[in-house]
Amino acid sequence: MEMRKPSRGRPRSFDEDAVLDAVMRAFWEHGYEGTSVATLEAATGLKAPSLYGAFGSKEVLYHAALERYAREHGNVLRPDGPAREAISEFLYEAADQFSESGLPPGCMVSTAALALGVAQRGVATRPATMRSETLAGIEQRLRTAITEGELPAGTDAGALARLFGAVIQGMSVQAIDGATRRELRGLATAAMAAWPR
Amino acid sequence: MEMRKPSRGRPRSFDEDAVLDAVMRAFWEHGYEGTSVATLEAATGLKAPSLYGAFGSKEVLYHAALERYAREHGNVLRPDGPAREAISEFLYEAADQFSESGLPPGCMVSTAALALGVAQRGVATRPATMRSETLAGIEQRLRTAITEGELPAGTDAGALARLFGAVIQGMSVQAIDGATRRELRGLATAAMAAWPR
DNA sequence: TCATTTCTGTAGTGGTCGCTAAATAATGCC
DNA sequence: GGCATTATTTAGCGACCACTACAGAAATGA
Repeated sequence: MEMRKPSRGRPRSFDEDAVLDAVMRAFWEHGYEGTSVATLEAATGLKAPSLYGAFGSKEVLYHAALERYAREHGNVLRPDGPAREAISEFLYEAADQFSESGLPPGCMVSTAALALGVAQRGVATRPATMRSETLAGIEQRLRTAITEGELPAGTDAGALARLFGAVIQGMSVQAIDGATRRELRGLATAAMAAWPR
Repeated sequence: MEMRKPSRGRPRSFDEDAVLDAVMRAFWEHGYEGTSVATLEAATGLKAPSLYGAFGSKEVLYHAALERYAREHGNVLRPDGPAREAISEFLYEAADQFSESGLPPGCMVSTAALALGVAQRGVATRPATMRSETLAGIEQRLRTAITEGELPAGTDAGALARLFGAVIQGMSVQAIDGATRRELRGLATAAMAAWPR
């Protein structure tokens, strides 16, 4: 990681981690284009030059916020135990996380940067890559379950992974639209009925 | 609808329908905030005063584009026959529509206006309402299927409707991320396995 | 022909966008 | 204390935002 060298010069007047948390929430709630630097100033209490001095640009700030989101609020597929339980747990955790009070609804990655102006096209690639990595992770987990006999040999792991990924993405949309935790959990329950038997 | 009164005055130099189609595609691909009036000028070949004279503002133009999308590219649940076939057909049609070449990927409604700046908050309500109407339509169709005995009496129609809605929304996300028609159809197939038995 | 009506193009409006130069403030090193 | 270094504040940069006043152009009605 980065070294924290400077004991020389004027010290930072803010906690970089707390600032990044506020930035993350702003981007999470209003997206990349919907969050202006003025918004970030209001959310952090800092002025633009401090933000730029500490991070560099709105775009790297967004990427830093994305990484922080993945680290602090990201959901991971439990690698051990039956795949069915891992997926089920994954969906229920998503239902809970997407409806956590005190945080923006939905998922910062699942429904991020789906429509941007041409000038900001590049911003969308990182969230899109994260989504495809999630799909790939689910698919791999299902493939292992097939070779271990937990799933039938003919199971279409790719399609099933896309299904559970779509469920997560749809839960994010519906959470933003105001779905309750109870409703999202019910959705997760209904989705698990698609598990091959 | 609107009357076409004026035979007086200079006539329009453009086909309003063709212009609205171009506007719809621009908003569909780049979203509300990602589409500037300059973008719309380029997409339509018109100058701003013509657009404003014919429609009024960027926001009503967006709403007009949404209505056109629903009318021209919208997907409806077939009201007759078995509910299972209606839902299945609905999903496969979505898979095809979201991956139609020559049109922007994904659905203009399913993943629209999920993150906007505070000043544009109001723009999101119409797409959100359209999504909730779709969910309500699916749920009603499932309730009917329950009373007619096609589905078990204990079926949670609301949760199942949210599931199929989430599948549509997730297919839109994945189409935007580059999923092929074949992959989206496989997703639809996997989703139908959640149909209660 | 001429007045009226409506549309189009030019050329802007004030406001906000992301970003930064320059001055000032706060620290460590000598 | 003096100097180098780094951070913050003030003020403002050019570019773009959605939108529009105004003048000219193109139609109809008299």
